[in-house]
Amino acid sequence: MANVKLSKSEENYLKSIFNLSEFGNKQVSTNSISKVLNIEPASVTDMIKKLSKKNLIYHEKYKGSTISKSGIKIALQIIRRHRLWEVFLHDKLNFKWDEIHNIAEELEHVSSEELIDNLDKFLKYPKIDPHGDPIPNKLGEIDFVDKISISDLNINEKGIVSRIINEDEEFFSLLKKLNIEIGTEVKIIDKIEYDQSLEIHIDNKSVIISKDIADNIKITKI
Amino acid sequence: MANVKLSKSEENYLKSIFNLSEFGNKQVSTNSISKVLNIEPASVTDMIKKLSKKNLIYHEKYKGSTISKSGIKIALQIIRRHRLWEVFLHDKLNFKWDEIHNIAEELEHVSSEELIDNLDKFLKYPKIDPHGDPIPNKLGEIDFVDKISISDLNINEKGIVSRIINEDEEFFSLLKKLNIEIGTEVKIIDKIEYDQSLEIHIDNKSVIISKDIADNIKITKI
DNA sequence: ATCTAAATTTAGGCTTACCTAAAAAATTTA
DNA sequence: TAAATTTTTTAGGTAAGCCTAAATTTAGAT
Repeated sequence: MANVKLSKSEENYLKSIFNLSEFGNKQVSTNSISKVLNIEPASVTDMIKKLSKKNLIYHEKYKGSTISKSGIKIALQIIRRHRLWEVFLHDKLNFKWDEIHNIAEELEHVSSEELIDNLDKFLKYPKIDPHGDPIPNKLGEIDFVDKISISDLNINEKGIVSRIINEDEEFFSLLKKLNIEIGTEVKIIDKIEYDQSLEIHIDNKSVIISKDIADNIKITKI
Repeated sequence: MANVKLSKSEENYLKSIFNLSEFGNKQVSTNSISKVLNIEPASVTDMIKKLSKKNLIYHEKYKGSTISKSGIKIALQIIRRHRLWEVFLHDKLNFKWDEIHNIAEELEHVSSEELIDNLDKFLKYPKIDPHGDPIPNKLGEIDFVDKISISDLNINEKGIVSRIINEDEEFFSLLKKLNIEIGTEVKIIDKIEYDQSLEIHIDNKSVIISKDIADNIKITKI
């Protein structure tokens, strides 16, 4: 199985399928891919056929797609590139942590293994990116630092924000408005039964965030 | 005239047309574009129409293309990106000077003005790239360091190699074989009337190079 | 269990950026 | 200057990656 060069589109699909699959453990629906990539389901079906033919995913008609071993391997390399570029943009070029995602989204498709290895070395082999996400090494090995979310804390417990899952522009501006970033200390004041939203303290100011928001913010308990 | 985002192909055509035009002063033939880009003339005609419609070049049927003011402006920005990435690859990631061209060829199409400006700052605003080519600044201003070529030297004169014009892989390996790089001292031993090839000394060893090769190696006279 | 709604696929179309073959224009040569 | 050659353009075609509309399959509600 020669390591065929993938197009930018193919790489983006593969990355999304991998992310939706929870490390290859779950079948991924055509609709969910359509949603994260903002591409019509019919087009997704086209690409699924293409990736299946290359044995990067397995597809069962009308059921969903599963990413293959070789698909996972490639996806991890794309994620590695993305996160290394994010470290570069943040640490070396002084971009803010909420400005780096879109640029890294382009840089990750520049395909030179030597480039990435040299970049890795230049950055001193970082383990996590500026959003707190772990960076796979050259072999695709990755630290599973899947921390607990804000919503897993009980009332009066505290945590330090360590990782932001959702990388959408809107989510970043929301966090900015809430004064939340990596390293911010949060304390749970109340859990609202009705919709499971949470009242939390940030800088001693009280705000209420939805369960969905809380789920997207991983923390280290303190 | 809004600054419309160009595709990778459009950028490559524009850059080539600019390079062939000698800073916008010469009309460029369809065939010459075809040759440097390795794309059939018929396809070049297609793209010429596209770029003309965007007023980046002017085209006179069966005569040739001239790059416009706004075309030059964009071409200089693409060249700026290319050369800044080359400096980064060479100075920071420790790539050899003959390995950087192809990677920079991809990186130059990542379109973020802020990225390039921050990269420029990170690299301390370099004036030349590792091949000795001048780097346009943010405004497109560029030092005209168009030095003389080896072939302009007379017998017994010496020079320091300052700039390599041809950036093809083969040309680099030829230079490697000849032990020529930026900074190498060369001395003219003889000029051969027959085909204007030159006998030169490098590290006190004598070699004969064709006029074409000599023209592609710029030097500073010493 | 059937009927409906949602998810998925198929069919047919479009644009970009390329191609080949053939026609047209310009240039060179005799 | 007319014929031959070269250059350029036109015409028609292809693959990738998207689209919409319609058909098909699956899942959910009653």
